[in-house]
Amino acid sequence: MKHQIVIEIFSEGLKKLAVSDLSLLQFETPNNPEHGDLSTNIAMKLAKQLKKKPLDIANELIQILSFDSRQIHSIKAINPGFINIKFTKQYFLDCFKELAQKGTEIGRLNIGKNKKVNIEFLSANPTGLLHLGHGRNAAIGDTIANILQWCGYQVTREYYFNNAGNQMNNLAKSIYARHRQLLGEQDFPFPEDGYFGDYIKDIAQNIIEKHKDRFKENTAENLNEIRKIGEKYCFDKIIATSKHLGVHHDVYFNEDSLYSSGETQDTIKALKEKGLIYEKDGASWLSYTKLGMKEDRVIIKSSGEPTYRLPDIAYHLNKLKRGFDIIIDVLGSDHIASAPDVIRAVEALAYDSSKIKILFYQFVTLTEAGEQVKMSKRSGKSYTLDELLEEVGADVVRFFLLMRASTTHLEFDLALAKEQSEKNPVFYLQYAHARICSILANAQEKGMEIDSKPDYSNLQTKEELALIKEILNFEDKIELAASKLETNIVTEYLRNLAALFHQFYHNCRIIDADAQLFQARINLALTTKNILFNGLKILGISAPEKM
RNA sequence: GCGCCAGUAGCUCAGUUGGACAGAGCAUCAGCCUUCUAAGCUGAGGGCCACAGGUUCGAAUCCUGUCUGGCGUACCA
Repeated sequence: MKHQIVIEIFSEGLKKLAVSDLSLLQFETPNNPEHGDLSTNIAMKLAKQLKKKPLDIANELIQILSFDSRQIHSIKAINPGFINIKFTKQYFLDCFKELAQKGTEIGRLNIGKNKKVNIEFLSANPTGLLHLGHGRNAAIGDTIANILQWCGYQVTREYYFNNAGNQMNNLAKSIYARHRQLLGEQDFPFPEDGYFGDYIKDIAQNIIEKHKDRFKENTAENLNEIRKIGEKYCFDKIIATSKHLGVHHDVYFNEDSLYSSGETQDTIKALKEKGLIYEKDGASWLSYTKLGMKEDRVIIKSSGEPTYRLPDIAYHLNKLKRGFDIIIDVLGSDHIASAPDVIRAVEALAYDSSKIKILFYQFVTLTEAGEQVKMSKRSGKSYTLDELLEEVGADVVRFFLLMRASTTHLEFDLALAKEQSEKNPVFYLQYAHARICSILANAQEKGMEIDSKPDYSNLQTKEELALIKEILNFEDKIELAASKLETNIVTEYLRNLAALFHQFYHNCRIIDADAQLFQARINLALTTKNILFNGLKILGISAPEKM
């Protein structure tokens, strides 16, 4: 809650103290409830400037504040200079009443003001199947997109891929080798740095079933056909897995289009015009030292092929030219070092790099009963994302991937994920939702009508009030999640909300309360349900009505 | 070596951008179902916030150094 009235009261008071700079004025919710509902440290911050003791300033300030005692119960100054504000119960009830009226639209914001956001995530090349690391990328990207949409941004979800180059040739060679092996030459050599996963054998098997030995000859043409088949197989699987995880993209952007459109050429040209390109050892170098960085980097290899930097820079220019106000890249921590290469180059070409935000996430480790499970693509002994989704379900996978801050390593506990019981945190939220649905169904069955404008002053218990206060925080939490691009703010909030609901449920009867109280409580439950539903929807997790 | 991220209860993690006695889940122990879903609730124990300095009214949070783990340090992407 923004508590606008408090800001106004204090702004007035500070003016009377001849303090004009209001930027220091901040409020926070104390973690100790004895310190009230809201507190400010403004007196401490003004101490130096006014050359007075903080507590004296605080006392002076609260003397001249004027406020409505129907809304504010008390404003007190306390050692060493905090000012604590306590609202009346009526104030919270009024705020709640207003918020509850939003119904199923509760929590929706318009801070985005239709600004255009491009969020690029997943972006796995079609050389293999997705694993848990991709899952974290996809879950974060999709959920951040949901949050921003919910906040009124116009969001485009983009997938950037490369279906040319070394990696793809490697895929083709790997499939080719397996297919020769399957055709009877068991000792046909497998490329040393090839893809060892079982899916390569599946692709080879498919080829033989469909085409027999048509591609047996080791020709460039056949290898190209095999490459195409492999690419399609991988892409189909990737998209199917994404869908299973509840993830979709609006735009699939092929790196190759940057070459055919001439954008990579334009980029090189522009960099040359800025005097940032020079030749050395047969390669073209980008002079990052001129841009304040430590080392220059190759941008076109001596073979004539560009390094990843060129298309990456061109791609970001492309996104900027498409008119997005905010461009978000969701990247694994292994890209941290190379990201500035793109940013600096974009700046050098006089584009606004502040529009680009890079969301890095740390790696995922998969553990089972304390033991780490390998999931590398190369070893072949990997746990694919698909297998995981099959085994524990999309809701659990998504929740586990979203419940940690992106800056921390995520430990995915397979044993806990498999647990279909109260130990599993995702069920806790869903259970609260299902419980409320059940109460609503019972009330309906008994023919009880719900009055959407009840008298909330019937709500008296501490459980009711605690639940109401947390409900009032929903919009702030969504806004915070949107500004920090962190999904765990939402999961944490919903967990806490669910806990407060369960406590309310245990201490306050709803259906057998008397008529007035029933109306107030059923509306409180209904509003909680709306938030749980919207929150879970933002997370891309189902909100079951029965469990 | 250098850069980035992390180090908080036995385990997994929060910690409101510097606030007032450091929180939650799991695990452990003790309670609560003839009443709207017990996938729930109540209570207990468990901490030198890696370590050492510094900045200030005030530090888990900011600065410096040390230690530990992860990632990176390409004419791979």
